[in-house]
Amino acid sequence: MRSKKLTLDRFLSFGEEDVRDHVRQRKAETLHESGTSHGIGICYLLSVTYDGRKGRALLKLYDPEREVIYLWHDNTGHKPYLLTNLDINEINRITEVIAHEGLDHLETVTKYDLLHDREVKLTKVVAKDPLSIGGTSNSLRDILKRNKAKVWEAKIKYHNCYIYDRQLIPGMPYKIDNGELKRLEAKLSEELLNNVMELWKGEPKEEIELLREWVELFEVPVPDVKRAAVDIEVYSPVPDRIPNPSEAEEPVICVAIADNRGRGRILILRRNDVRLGEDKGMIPENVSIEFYDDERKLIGEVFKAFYEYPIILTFNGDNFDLNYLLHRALRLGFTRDEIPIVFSQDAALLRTGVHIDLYKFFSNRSIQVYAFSNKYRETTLDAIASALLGEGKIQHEKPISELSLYDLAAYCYRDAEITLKLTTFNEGLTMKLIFLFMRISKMSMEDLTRQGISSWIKNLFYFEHRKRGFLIPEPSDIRDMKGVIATKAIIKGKKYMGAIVIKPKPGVHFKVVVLDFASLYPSVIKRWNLSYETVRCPHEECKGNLIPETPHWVCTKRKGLTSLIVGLLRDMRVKIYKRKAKDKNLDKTERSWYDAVQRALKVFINASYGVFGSDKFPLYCPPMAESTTALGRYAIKSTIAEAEKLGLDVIYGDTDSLFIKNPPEESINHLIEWAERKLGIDLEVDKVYRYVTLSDRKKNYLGVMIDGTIDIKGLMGKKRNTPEFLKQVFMEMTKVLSEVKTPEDFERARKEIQRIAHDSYSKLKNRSYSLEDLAFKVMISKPLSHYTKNTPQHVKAALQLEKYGRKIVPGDTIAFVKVRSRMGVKPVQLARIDEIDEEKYLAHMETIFEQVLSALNLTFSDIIGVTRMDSFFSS
DNA sequence: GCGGACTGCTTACCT
DNA sequence: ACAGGTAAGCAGTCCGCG
Repeated sequence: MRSKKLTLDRFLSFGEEDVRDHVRQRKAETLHESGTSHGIGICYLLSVTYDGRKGRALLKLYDPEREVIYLWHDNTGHKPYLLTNLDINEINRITEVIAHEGLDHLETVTKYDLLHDREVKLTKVVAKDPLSIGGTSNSLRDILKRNKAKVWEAKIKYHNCYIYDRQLIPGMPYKIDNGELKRLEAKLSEELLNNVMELWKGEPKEEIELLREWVELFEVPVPDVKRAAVDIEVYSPVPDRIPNPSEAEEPVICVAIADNRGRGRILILRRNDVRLGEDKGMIPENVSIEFYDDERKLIGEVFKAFYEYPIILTFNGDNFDLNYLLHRALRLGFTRDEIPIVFSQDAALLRTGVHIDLYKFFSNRSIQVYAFSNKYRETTLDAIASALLGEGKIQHEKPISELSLYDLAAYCYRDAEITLKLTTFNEGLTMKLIFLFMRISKMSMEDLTRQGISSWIKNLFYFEHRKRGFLIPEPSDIRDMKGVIATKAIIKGKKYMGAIVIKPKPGVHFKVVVLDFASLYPSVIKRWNLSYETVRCPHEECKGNLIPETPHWVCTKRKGLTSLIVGLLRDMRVKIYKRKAKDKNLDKTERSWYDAVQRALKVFINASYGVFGSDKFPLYCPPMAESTTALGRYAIKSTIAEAEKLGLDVIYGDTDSLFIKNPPEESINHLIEWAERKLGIDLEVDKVYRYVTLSDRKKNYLGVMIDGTIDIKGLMGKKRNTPEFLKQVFMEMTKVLSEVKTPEDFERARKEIQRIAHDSYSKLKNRSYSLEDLAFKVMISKPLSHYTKNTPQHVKAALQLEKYGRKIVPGDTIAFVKVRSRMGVKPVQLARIDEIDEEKYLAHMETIFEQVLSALNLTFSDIIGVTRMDSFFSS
């Protein structure tokens, strides 16, 4: 087969490259071109994996000039290992270890134990392969544990261990010099360095040193990696049934490939009984359409394309597309070596390139919330693309298997196209973010795009431990010393107390200034030196340095590692990159890059406190998390006290914010200065409202900014499960409110709102809304059988759907309407318009209006002129 | 046997 | 597979009531 020729050997011809010039990329002049010009030019490190056949670490490097991936095997003799407290003599007495086939050798090493603040001598047990360390029942890790030894760093994946030990930074440029892998040092401009040093004047030396290293990660540009998105369609004899990838019984009938170099291909399998279709309709003109009679040939051609692209993008390719192609190929008689896909755990990986499953990346909560500001609410391709690109999937009436070939092609291509666009829109924001996350977390592209923020932060901290020779503690080491929790959570089932929310003063408040602490928790972690080793440190003399409202103390002798790193990330974002992202002296491309940088930092900063309160996090440290929130409460409480001393009217506040009504400017400045002086944290003006309407409900308000922008928090009209017609009504109402400038304007607004409410009310009465408009859309969060305590309405609806053969899985959204029957609800698919329970809808309408109106001193019945009871009797 | 008060479950939001 | 705090609606239970 042709594809066989294209496999590994082509990519292994590394180091025998001709002498060539180094690449000059966009902005690549910042890269220092040192050393000889032997070997290849600038290459970006995309990934580190372990090659089991060769028993060595394997790196994937991207050459931006030739647009290919190079594979490079470790040639330093690095091996997997673990650390143990037994000395070499003691280990020599354990025959199981000595006789272990995988044992390479033993050596004594010195590490720094942060928890006890002392040096320790440990034995490094070096193995020939990662499996001998851990993962089998007879691993060195388990044998040592059975012999009462303590072991450390034995659960770290080997490829990550390799990254830490060699201090590799995925996403950064490297070169191969005489067969050796070398970092390409970036030369930062004098001007930049001077600016940065000026900003960090007076900060500790170790922070400045770290800063120099980190700035580089955010100045070196990222390449526009050549990549293609792939989508496949599979025949299904039963409409709506998703074919099972591990069986791969049915043929692949269409594959679309869309790349970022302007090429598009659609590979279609001809089927006797399926017509071609009238015209090419929605297929873009420059896309080539290729017909195949033989499925095997089609798949072979797809595999060939896989080798042409350094990065393959899919949406759910791990679970479906690539998984299906792999198993289908095996079924059609391909050998494993002829297939470029290898399956490991939950991921479909490529032998030579990198496969990014964008479904996993965009499902990452931190990405969804912090990087894309919650713009998409559901993690389907259609929902994400519609929200971010303004363009969704092609809707089709008939099942996939019944579409004409052209219709199928168009549908399939669109999916590939929007999948690609998810990485190219907004000047390639997504790829920039992925590279930045790799550089910050030190993770491979494959791992990074598949794992969550907790894993990213774990990796980042492990890397920094190794850099400094610090022993990476076992979770139990931390828990044994610091499992103490002193506060009680307000919410049942939570571990410790969190933030406070100030009771809102109901009413309409004009000219409201909102002050907030710029990333409060990270600031607290920096300012009070919080870290897993510094909170409840082992020194007697630190025990007087108490955290308010807790019995915990903080170290006064040592700078905490997490305090240092979290503080630095926060400061870099606030002092450098948020400013650069808005700097008018920079051009658009540069600003967009710095915006990506500040967003990437935001993702890490926002999660940096939470992970320490999560027992799944390997550096879990409850007193550290508890101290963070305690100090957060202390900060906001003391600031409110000071504000009131200044005679300011604090009308609301939540966690890190204060809403102040009509304050004199000098008082605000005074307060900001006070926070800096007394607390050592930045308080800033976040926003100014023309007016805010508050009810007695916390986390619920509507504000109108000076420029008329509406800011709505928590109100029902905004919630995604609210029926569409109520959202519409709510939007109309808020639009009216946004036009209010003075208290007098409210009179007009009240009339407008009255009209809106009336309209909607009569439309409801006349059944002019469609079932779709009336549907509540609620997510199913777990398998239906797990709802054992009670049966919520959306589950009732889902159960009815199941009776009709629909499979319901976690993550599905159920659309249901409220009806006048025993069950009370029906899925939209099964309901009729005449059976809806309008009383229930009226009650919902009332809530929506009431939430906004109560602040205006109005009630729903004032507006509608009729109460719910009236309507009950008259209908 | 019924209704209101209550608790608990679930979802979606806020910081 | 980052945290805790809040709102809302409903399900289910308890308790009193001639």
